[in-house]
Amino acid sequence: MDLSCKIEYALLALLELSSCYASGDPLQIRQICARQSIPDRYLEQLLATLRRSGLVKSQRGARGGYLLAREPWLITLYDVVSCIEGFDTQSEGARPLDTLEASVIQDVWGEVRRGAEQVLQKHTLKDLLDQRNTKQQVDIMYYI
Amino acid sequence: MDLSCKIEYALLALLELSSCYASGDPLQIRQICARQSIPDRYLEQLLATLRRSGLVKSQRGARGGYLLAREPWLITLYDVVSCIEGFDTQSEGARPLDTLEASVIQDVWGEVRRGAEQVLQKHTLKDLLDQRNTKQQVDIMYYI
DNA sequence: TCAAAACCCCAGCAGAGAACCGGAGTATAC
DNA sequence: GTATACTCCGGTTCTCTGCTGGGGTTTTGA
Repeated sequence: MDLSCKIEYALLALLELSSCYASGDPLQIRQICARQSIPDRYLEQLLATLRRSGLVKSQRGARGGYLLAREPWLITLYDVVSCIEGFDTQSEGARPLDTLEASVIQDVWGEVRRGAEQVLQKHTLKDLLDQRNTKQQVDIMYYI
Repeated sequence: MDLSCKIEYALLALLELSSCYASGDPLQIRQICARQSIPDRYLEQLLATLRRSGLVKSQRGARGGYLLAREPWLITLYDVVSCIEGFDTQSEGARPLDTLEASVIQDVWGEVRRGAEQVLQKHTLKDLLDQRNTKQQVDIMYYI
C-alpha cells in the first residue's frame, strides 16, 4: 500500500493518457516515456498489466498505441493500485503464528488498510489532472 | 507502513511485557520467544532498537530481562511502528523525477499516510490487551 | 570470588521482490 | 509486404527482510 516506483510510473502514464483522452488518438509508449522519463521497456510491462485488467486498451500496428479504456473520472486510484499490486490475498512470506494477539494486531492493520482504500477510492484520474492544473496556476502566480 | 513480520514480532513482545507490567518483574527474551514462538536472536535485535528509542528498559545480569519503560496506555502503536521502521526520511531507491504530476500523486499518498498515522496513534498497548481479553471471552462463549 | 545468566555488537546469508534490459516474436496499418 | 507497434519470455542487478552465528561485556547471586 506504500507508494512504490512501479505505482507512480503507472499513474504518470495513465495521467498522460487521460490528458489525451478527449482527442481519441492513441498514445505510444515512447511518447509517454519521453514526457515522463520512464524506462520504456519497464512501462511496457506495466501497461500490459493495466491492459489485462481492463483499464487501458491497446491498438496494434502502425500509428497504434494505448488508450484509456473508460473516462478519466471513472478510474479511481484504488483501481490502479489494486491492479498493479495484484491484490495478492496476504501472500506475505514467513508470518508469525496466528495467535489471539496476532489477530488483534491484524485487526488494527485492517482498519488502516480500509482507511487507505477509502482515500484512494475518492480520487480519480480526472481529479489528479485538475489538481495538477490548479497547482500549475499557482506556480505561475508565484512566478509573476 | 505495511504490517511486516518485524513489526508484528515487536508488538507481540511488547504485549507480553504489557501483561507483566503490573508485577514489576522483568521478562526475559527466552520467555517471550517461547510464548510467542519468535526466533530469539531476532527478537534480541528488535528489543535493542526499542530500548534505544526509550520504549523499553533492560535489566542486566542474572534474573534480568526487559521491562516496559512506561505504562502500557502511554505507548501507542505509532510509537512502536515509527521506532522500528526508523522514520527513514523517504530513503526510497530510484524515485521518478519530481514533476508537477508526481507531486500531485505524492500529495494523495501523504493523505493516506496521515490517515494511517491517526489510526495507529489511536491505539495503545493497553487497548490491544483489552481487545485480546474481550476476544478471548467471546471465544469461550462460543465454546460453551 | 567467579561462573552463569543475561544483554550487546557485528557480520553474514538465503530468499523475495523491485527495477530494469534484451531478444525474439506477432499483429496491423499503410 | 514491410515498417511500425505491441507482446511474451527470460535474465540481471540491487535492496530489504527475516534469520543465524560468533564473539564479547556486564551483573547477579551463590
